[in-house]
Amino acid sequence: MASLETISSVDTAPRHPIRLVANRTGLTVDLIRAWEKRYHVVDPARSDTKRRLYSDYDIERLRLIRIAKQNGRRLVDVAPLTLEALRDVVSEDSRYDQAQDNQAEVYRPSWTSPLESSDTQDDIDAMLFAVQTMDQHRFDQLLQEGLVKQSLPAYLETVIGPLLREIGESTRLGKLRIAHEHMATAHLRTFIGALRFRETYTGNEPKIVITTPTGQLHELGALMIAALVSVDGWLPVYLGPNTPADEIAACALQSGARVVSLSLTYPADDPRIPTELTRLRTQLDGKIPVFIGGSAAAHHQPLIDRLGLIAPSTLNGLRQSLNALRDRGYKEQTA
Amino acid sequence: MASLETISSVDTAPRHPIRLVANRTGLTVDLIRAWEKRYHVVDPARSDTKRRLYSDYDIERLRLIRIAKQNGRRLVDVAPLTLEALRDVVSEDSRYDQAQDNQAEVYRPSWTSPLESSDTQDDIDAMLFAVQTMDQHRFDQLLQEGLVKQSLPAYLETVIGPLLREIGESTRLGKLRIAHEHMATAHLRTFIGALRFRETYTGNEPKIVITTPTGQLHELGALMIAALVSVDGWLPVYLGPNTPADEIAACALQSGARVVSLSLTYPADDPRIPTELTRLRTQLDGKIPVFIGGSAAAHHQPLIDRLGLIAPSTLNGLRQSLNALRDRGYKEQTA
DNA sequence: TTTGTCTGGACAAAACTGGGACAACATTGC
DNA sequence: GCAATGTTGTCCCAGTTTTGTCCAGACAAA
Repeated sequence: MASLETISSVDTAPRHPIRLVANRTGLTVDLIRAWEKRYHVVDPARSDTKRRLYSDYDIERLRLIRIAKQNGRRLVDVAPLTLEALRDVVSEDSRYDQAQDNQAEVYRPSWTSPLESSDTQDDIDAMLFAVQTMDQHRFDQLLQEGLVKQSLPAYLETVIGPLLREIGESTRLGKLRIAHEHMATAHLRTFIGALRFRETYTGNEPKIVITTPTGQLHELGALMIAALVSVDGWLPVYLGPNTPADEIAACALQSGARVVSLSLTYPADDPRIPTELTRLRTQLDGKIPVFIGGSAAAHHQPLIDRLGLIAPSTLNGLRQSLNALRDRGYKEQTA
Repeated sequence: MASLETISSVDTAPRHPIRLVANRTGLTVDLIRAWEKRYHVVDPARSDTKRRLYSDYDIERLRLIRIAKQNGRRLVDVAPLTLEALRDVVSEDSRYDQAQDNQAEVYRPSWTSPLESSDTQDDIDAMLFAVQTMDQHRFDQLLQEGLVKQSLPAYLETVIGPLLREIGESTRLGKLRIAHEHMATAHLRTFIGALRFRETYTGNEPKIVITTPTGQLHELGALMIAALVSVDGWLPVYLGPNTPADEIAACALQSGARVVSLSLTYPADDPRIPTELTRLRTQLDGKIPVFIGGSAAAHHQPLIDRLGLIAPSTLNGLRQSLNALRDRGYKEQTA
C-alpha cells in the first residue's frame, strides 16, 4: 500500500509537526489526537522524543475526512478507509450534493486508474487529438484519468500547463482551428473549476485574491493557481479575468485577504500592465504581498522587482512561497 | 476497494447516515423521520446501535418525493409509489409546467400550488447579499440548496436567470462593485459548468453547438443553455464566448451537429452581429437550424426573421422547440 | 523561563432515537 | 359558508451514542 501511494505521488515522508497539520487541515490539535486515539484515523511517525510527525499523506487523509464529515458522514464510517476510498466517497458525495431529478445516475468508475507509468507526453498528445477531432467526451475522459495518476499539483504542472501551451501553439501554427481552441478552453475552464477546490471551508483559512489584470483575458492560468493553492488550505477569492487594479485592491481589502496573486499570459506587452500593477501596489499600501505568475511574467521582471512583487518561476515555486508565508513559525523537520 | 458499488445504477446497500441524506435531499432530519413514521416512505436499515442507514435507492426516492411535493402532490398520494412510478409522476408534472408557457388557460387541479415566487425571490436576495459581502462559501451553499428544491430547467429559469439580471442591474446602478460582479460571474461559471458533467453518454445523442458570436463576451447564457439541453439528452458542443461565424460553422460541420444555438446579451447593438449571423446562415447552407437566445435577441428580430433563424422567447420555449426538432428527426430516421 | 507537545482521562456538547404534541393549512361534509 | 376532519411540518422530551474540548502533570524545545 505504501509503495502504491508513493507512485501516485503523495509524499509519505513524515516531517510535519502537529500544529502545522492543524493549520492546514482546519482541525484543532486536540481533535487530531482524539481521532488518532479513538479510531486510528492516522498513525503518525514519531520523532526521537515522541513528537508526532505527519506526512503529506496524513494531511491529505485528514482533510478528506474533514470534508466527508461535513458532508454528513460519520467518523466511524470513514476512519478506516484508505486514501483512495476516501477520495471516492468525497467525490461521490460532492457530486450528488447537486444532483437532481430525472437523471440517470452516472458513476465514475474508480477502477479506471491504470497503474502503468505512461509518459505524460503521450497523454497530452492524446488530449490534443481528442481536441482536434472535437471528441469532447474523450477529452474529458483523458483529463479525468490523468488526474488519478498523480497529485493535483503535479498534474497541473506536468499535464495541464503543457497542454495549454501546446494548444495555443498549435492554434497559432494553424494545426488547430480557433473553434478547437475555443472548445478546449471552455472545457478546461469547466474541468479545472470542477476540481471543487472550495469545499474545504473552515472559516479561518487565509484568503488569497486571484485574478488577471485589465487587458488579460485568459483566465485558465489564474484558475489553475486557485485550484493549486486550495490544496494547501488557502481559500481562493477568485475573480475571473480582466479585473481593474482598483477593484482587485478593493476586493482584497474587503475580504481581508492575506495575499493577491495575478496571472499574466497574453498579450505579454500590454501597455496597461505597468500602470495597473503600480496602481495595485500603491493601493494595497505595501501590506499585502502580490504574487505574479504566468508565462508573461518574465517580460516584466524589472517592473516586478521595482515594485517589490514576487514572481516565482514555476507553479511549484509559487506554492512553496505561499506555504512559507502561511506556515511562518512552524518549522518542518527535514528528514 | 470501493469499486464494486459502481456497477448497479441505484445501489441498494445501506450505508448513508441520516445527516447525509438530509444534505443531499434538502429535507430536514426531523422530516425524514416523520415521513418514515407516518407513511413508511422509506424503511432504512439500522446499525448495531440503531442508527438509520439509508441506501442510494432511499435517497433517490426521498428526493423525488420532495420534488413531487414541490409540484403540489400530496405526501399520502406519492408515499406508496415505487421509484419508477415516482419518476413518471415527476416528469409528468415538469412537462405540465412547460405547457404553462404556451397555453394561457389550462385546467389546473386544485392541489397544484405553483412555486412560491416570493420564496425564490428570497433565495435570490440572499445570494445577492452573499455576493455583496464576498462570502463565496455562502453563495455556493445557496446555489446548491436552491438546486435541490426544483428541477434543473425550472431552477435555471426561476433562479439563475433572474439572479444574473439582478447582478448586472445592481452593478450598473453602483450597488455592487465590479469586483463583486466578477466574483459572482466566475463562481457561476464554475457552478453551471459543473452541472453539465452529469450527462449519460451513449455516443448517439444529437449534438448541438453552443456559443456566442464575435463581440459577445458574456458566456453564462450560452452555458445555461448547454446545461439545460443536456437534461433532454442533447450533447452540447460548447465553445465558450466570442466565436467567429466561420469557426462556428466549421465546428458544426465537423462535429455533425444537428443544431446551432447562440446567445446574445451585451452589447445588444454590436454592429458585428448582423454580419456574423448572415455569414453563419450562409455557411451552414440552410441545413442546420440556428437558434438565438439571450436578452439581446429581441433587438435583432427583423434580422432573425429575414435569415430564418429561430428565437424562442424563454428558456422553456427553446427547450420545447429543440425537443420537437429532435423527436421529429428521430421519427424520420426510424421510418 | 516560557511555550508547546505528550498521555490519559473527564466532561460537555451535539447528534440520533422513539414517542408524542401542536399549530397551520387543506379538504370534506353539511 | 362553516365546522369537522385530515394532512403535514416543526418542535419538545428523555435516554443513548458519538464527538469535541479541556485538564493535569511530565517532558521537550526555544
